[in-house]
Amino acid sequence: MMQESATETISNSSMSQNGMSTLSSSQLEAGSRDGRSSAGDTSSEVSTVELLHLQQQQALQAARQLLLQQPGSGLKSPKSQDKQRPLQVPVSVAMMSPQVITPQQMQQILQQQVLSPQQLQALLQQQQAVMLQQVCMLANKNKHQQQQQQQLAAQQLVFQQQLLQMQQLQQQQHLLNMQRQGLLSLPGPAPGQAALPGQTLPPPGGLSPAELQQLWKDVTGGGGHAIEDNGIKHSSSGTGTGTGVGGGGGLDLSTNNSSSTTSSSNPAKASPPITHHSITNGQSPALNHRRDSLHEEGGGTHPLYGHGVCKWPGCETMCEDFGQFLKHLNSEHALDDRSTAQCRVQMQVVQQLEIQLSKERERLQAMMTHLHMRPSEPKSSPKPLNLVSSVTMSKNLPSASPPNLPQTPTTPTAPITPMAAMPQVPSVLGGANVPSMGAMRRRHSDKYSMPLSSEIAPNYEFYKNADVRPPFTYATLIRQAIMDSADMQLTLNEIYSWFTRTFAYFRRNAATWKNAVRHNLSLHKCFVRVENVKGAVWTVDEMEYQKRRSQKITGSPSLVKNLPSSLGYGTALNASLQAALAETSLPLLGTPGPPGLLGGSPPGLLGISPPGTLSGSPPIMLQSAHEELNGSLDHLDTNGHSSPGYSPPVHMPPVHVKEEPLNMDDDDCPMSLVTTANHSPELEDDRELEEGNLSEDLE
DNA sequence: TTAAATTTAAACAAAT
DNA sequence: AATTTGTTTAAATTTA
Repeated sequence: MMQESATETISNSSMSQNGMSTLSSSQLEAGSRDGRSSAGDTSSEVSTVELLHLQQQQALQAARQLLLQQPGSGLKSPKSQDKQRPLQVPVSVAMMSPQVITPQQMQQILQQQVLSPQQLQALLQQQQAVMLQQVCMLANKNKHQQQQQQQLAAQQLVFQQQLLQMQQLQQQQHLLNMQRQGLLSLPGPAPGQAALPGQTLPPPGGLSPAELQQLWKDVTGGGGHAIEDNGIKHSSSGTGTGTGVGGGGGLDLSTNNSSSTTSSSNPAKASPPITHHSITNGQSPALNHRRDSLHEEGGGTHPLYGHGVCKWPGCETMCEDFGQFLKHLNSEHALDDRSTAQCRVQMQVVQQLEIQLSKERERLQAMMTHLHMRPSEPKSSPKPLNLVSSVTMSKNLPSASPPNLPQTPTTPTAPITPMAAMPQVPSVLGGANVPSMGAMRRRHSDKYSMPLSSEIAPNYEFYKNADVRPPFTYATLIRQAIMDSADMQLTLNEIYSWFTRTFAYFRRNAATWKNAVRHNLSLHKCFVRVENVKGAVWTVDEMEYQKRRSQKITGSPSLVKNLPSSLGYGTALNASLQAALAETSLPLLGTPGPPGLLGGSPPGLLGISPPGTLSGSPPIMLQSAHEELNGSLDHLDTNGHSSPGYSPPVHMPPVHVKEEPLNMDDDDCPMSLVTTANHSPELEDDRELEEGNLSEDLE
């Protein structure tokens, strides 16, 4: 246990930097491995998916790179890190395993962003600085700045296009998801189809999908690596001009630059394949190859140059050759206010995409796990997950773990499916895993997400099968367990059962977590023991529970506000973006922050939601709204008689949820295997007592 | 840096 | 007598 914590330890202050470095070094392995595992399976059909992935990753990487670039000085990573890995390889590694952006990383990034707007700003500024540096370098090479011809208006337009692209991306993702679901599950008029219109859906801008994609590429390309670029190049429908960037004089600037800040990066770059090869368990060669080749090609390219066109956002100037491009770059995109502003915007775009991606990934992950692992096949399902987890978890549970563990690499269920997405699965796992080690609560846990259930719900299947520690505190989980029960009360043993049934993670080290459960039950006032004929059951004193929570939350009133406000999000975002355009300052940041907080799961401020879909209310919003509803409903449900007028204190936290028929399902189904002890026939009706208590409490 | 939360571990007592 | 349940205390970590 200690160990884990150590690895995680990140000084708060330097979080942004350390966090990143940490991630890259420690988790890349797992991540890359994961990524590969599934990637290989990709079938022809998935190719499109891959494409998308690549693109996304491009964006992500760009973001990541930027993040990594921060104060090189900040690189000092936690002790544990140092020991475990040589580190310093962040950038290169990152490049090497484009596929895999560990969800964890994402989360961290998100967290950072979410955490403090200030940090964010600082970050942005830093990034900006870096980008500017790049610009400067180029400029210096040739001449001095020249006149700025382009107008902001144009830039804005471009940016908007980018936005649209983002939306497009989202739509596509959705589409894919839907398709998958459709394929796997049932045809019929799935709800998703409504959203499908994405295809036909002509973005407001009226750009063709192809165009959008191109634009998108451009956007991402701007911040991305050469590597990625190539990847896209490759996959991209090669719009006309030969991709032939002919390896001009190695302008690795892109990579170099980015890494420039981190001095160590260069060396790392030299030995790319090796590392990641070794890392990967040889899952999908395809991707690897691709990557490798990309690396090689990287020589003469520039992230901002592709298809004979300058990819600077908003600039599509044709450049015959690389030299020309460089000239153009120096002259048109010299260091000036405009470029700076564009950089900022780009950064924001990337960030948002990043967040969105993480969100989508998570969702996909959940979907996949649901669809594939579902079959309640006792073993098959858990394995894959385990592996991943084992990698990280092992640290965690040194003692007891041995049994189930691992063994893993081999079959990682990779078999699971041909999904191109697979990489995500692991990644997600990694995400959940790694971060949570020592103290599970960490990230959002209950603090931000009121309705835990809603948090779990989406990943329900995931946690059920993945040996990943849920990011919730014991108290939260216990409460959830009790809330899920029909009578709002459970015996200790039933609680245990719920844990094992609901989380694969708790199928191990029983002694440890059971002790913790008991400890929590006794410790927290919110858990009330009610004597029963047969024994005793535990109930939740919602008041107490909320009290605690509210205390924390009240600390930052914003949280409370956020929920409601979130409704206006969809538009808000656009507005903010526009503002950004206008101001190019940091308005956007404002928006991202809150949302993250809001939903615990960084639902993503990317509420950009597919225009096509609903009333434009982003899924996220829906979610939050949904949650709220659930909460309120719950309230009612729980107390049949409930209190109409009773308005619980202030934020009447959406009490909780019962919403999950899912849970019910679980009970019925599969997990029985694991459960075993589940059905304790306690038919007693002592609930009356309970209800009495509850009602009182609730008031 | 401090304080509050959480997680783990462990000792013990009471109830089964 | 062996477990299971509950309570407590304490230490280590994380987060604010």
